[in-house]
Amino acid sequence: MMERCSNHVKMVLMATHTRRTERRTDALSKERIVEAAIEILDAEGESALTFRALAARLATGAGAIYWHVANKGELLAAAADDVIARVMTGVAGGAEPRAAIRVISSGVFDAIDAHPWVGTQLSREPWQPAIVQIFEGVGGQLQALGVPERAQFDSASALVSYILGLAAQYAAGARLLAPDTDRSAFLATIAERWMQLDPAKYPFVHRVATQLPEHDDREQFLAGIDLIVAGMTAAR
Amino acid sequence: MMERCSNHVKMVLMATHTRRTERRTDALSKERIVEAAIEILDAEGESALTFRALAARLATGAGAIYWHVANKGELLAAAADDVIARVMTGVAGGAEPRAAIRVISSGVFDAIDAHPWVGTQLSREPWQPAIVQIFEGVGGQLQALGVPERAQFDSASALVSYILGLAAQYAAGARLLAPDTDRSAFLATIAERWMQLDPAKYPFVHRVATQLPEHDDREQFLAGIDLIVAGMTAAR
DNA sequence: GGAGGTTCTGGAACAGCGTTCCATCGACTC
DNA sequence: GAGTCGATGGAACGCTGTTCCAGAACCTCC
Repeated sequence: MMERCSNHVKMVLMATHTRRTERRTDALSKERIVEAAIEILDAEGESALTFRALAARLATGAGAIYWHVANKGELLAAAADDVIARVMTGVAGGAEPRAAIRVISSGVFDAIDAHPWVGTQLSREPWQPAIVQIFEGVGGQLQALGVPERAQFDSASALVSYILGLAAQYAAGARLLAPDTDRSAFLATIAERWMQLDPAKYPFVHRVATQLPEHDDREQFLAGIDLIVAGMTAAR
Repeated sequence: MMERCSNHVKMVLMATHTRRTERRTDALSKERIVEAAIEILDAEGESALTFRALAARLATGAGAIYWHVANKGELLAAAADDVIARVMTGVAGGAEPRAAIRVISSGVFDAIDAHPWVGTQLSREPWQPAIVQIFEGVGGQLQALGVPERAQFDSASALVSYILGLAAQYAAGARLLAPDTDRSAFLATIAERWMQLDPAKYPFVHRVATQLPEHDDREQFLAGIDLIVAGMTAAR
């Protein structure tokens, strides 16, 4: 048969053989591969995740990895899904909806803060499982928030788009930020560049440039969430 | 000297030599390169833009391009800036702020709709000129909207993050969408996949799945803008 | 109008990537 | 033991962004 991997095929194979007895204790598996990928991503950044580096860390060859994972996109999606799933299970139910949305949002933010590559991945493939999890998490609160049925789809989409947008922004910042320099110095550089723009063409940018270095990303992110939630309940 | 390109160095050189007289009518220039890049991106998509393809179209070598452009990132940023600049100059001033924000937003949406690669690029590098233009465009309306001084930075950031998030989402959709299939069929596929999720774990996703194929991206995007603007004016 | 320097060109070469291919291994069934 | 088949690992392929450099095109000054 020699079929190359796809989850569906794998499932069928496992089903016919009653149950997979693990062949060796050090056997490769999608879980072990994803785990190793996350370790590389966290330790050395997005650009360090190559199939060669991954193979070296797992003491195997690139071909073996492709038996378990279809391609790099699937690997990254699985890694991001893994991180987001941990965030979403950490969110307990039963809270007041406004608070629940804040908890989910800040959980996602903190996850991206800790693993910037997740931000890149989320904005690269919007229909991956990780996004659906977030969509469900915030969408499930809207009924309790009093958002009319007809507006719930648009509202949840707006929240998710906002989260995605910030995810991309933050991840991009982390990508070009040297690992040792701190963020406020980096933002000061951006602010300086803003100051050098033509004040006639960019009056607003000039006005807020001073606020850029001293602002708190996390607070600004949550302020945006509050803004959108306020809009949802106001436009009753 | 043989200095390799950077805008700053170029400027200095030009200044010392009073004025560059164009050497040949078919001379290479950053403008011509960006123009050719946009043509390739529009006609064949993001993956078709390679330095080899670009060199072939310009009937030159890859090395010549690098004299005018530092790297591929700068090329993409310049291309996106070009498109967004056309959008922003098309927006006349003097309108009611709420309407002006809608005009800017839908202008950006339409640009990404026509050039999906712009969406990818905007979310990849959030501090590029194109983003600053959008930031200025929406931020400049907030004073007239009555948003308090202290909240303007957060509000403008929220709007831009939202626009970026949707840009990424839409561009990713266009990326994996075969050029001939239509969008509604594609969305129907996604909706089907949503339907197959566990209804106990994903009740909200199930509920809105039916709305997915028939929804209008542009309208949903503008609904999100209205939501955020409503939030800004409500939280007075 | 040539000399000499600078700007710019084009193509070869390099290192590294994702992916494919395939000989081979290990475990299980007959 | 022979045969089957999931699984392995490493070589090889085609492509990428980028660098390098010999030399053409051009400008300036004598």
